[in-house]
Amino acid sequence: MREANIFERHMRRGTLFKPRREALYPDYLPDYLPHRESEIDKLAEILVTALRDEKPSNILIYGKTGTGKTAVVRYVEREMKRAREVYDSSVEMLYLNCETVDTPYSILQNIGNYFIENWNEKIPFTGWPLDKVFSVTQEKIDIWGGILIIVLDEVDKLVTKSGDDILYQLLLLDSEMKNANLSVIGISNELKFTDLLDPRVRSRLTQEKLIFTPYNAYQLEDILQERAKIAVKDGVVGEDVISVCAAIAAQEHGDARRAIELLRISVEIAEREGSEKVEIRHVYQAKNKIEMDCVSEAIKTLPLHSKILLLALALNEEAGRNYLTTGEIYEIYRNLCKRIGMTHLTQRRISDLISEMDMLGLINASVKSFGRYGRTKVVELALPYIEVKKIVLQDELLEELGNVKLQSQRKLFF
DNA sequence: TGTCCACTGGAAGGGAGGGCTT
DNA sequence: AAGCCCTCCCTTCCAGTGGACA
Repeated sequence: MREANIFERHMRRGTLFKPRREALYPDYLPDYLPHRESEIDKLAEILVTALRDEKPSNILIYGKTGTGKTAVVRYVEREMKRAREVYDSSVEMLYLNCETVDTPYSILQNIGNYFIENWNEKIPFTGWPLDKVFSVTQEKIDIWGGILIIVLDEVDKLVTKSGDDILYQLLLLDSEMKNANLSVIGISNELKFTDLLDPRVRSRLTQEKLIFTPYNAYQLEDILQERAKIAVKDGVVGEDVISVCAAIAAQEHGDARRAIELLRISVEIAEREGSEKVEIRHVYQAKNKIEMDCVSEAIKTLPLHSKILLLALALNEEAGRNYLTTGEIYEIYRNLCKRIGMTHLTQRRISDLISEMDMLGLINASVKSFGRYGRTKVVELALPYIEVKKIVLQDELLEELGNVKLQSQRKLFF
């Protein structure tokens, strides 16, 4: 029987999610954050001075990915906005993610524009001298005259990219204002990034430090229970499934984001299969899917020359050999470049690309000496060659290499 | 013990591209 | 618009190296 439309069969299958499936997405902010009560309290203790219209200390928050840093800060931000109505204080919290807002100009521009309502007066994306953006921003905050708390998420990325200039400017902005005050909350994955800061900036930025430790498996279970209750229909996810998700994420340094993602994808796989319940095998399928997606994304975003190197290694394994030396890879690589009419890079550069891919975990490279026959890197793929070849050949420019085989160590066969 | 291979990996610098500044 | 500056990607040059072999 012909279906009414292409969606009908899938609609009939129904869903395992409740309408609020967003509770299993990374940017969801729940009403309750299990096992972060003390961190929330500590932050509230520091920031409460803002509700009394006094400037709170600057804070630096450390912790690995998925330890709830951003969630806690956003949670406190939401509570702060509620509380300021009660106590009638003029405090603003402005959240900026330094992954996207990553230059001194864009940070000052974002802050300034937050206080400029008229569209004609807004500071443009580019074009103004930095000191003009600085003075306009300063003027606007000062006219407003309250306590401004700037949250710089992933501040380590900002510092490694543009140095500590902007942090210095923010501290300067605070000291040059007459009516308003400005505090900074920096959030960082990297404990060591303060080494890059000027000592004066470091001491002022880290007046208060908060360290978020990774969640253990039991804590992750509680978090997953909480989210599953909101997002998934009752009885779909059993305790065993939650335990496995938590255990897997706990092994990978207690990343709650990963645990939640794992649960969501497990439910999606079960749903697509038409299953009424999530089973443990769905979790392992989800784990494989996430890992493969991750690797495939890493390979797809590689520069073209690195992809050709991976192809050289894949062809080598396909021909039954398991490793290559730098010189051998370089020969195959040059032949592949010639084949697609591309100019090849120097061996020195290739040596660096090999080291980069080694760091990414896509290949294993180690320096080995063959005595009289020289000293070189020995390289092999860290992943199944069939997968690597498939992903690499998805690149439009490399498609035509699909039928290439390796004849001998260095000769290609078409 | 010295030689020598096949690189490794540091240093310096070129040039393209993009953003800031005037 | 033009100049300046920075970053990224890459090349060129070269001293240094572990260990088999004579």
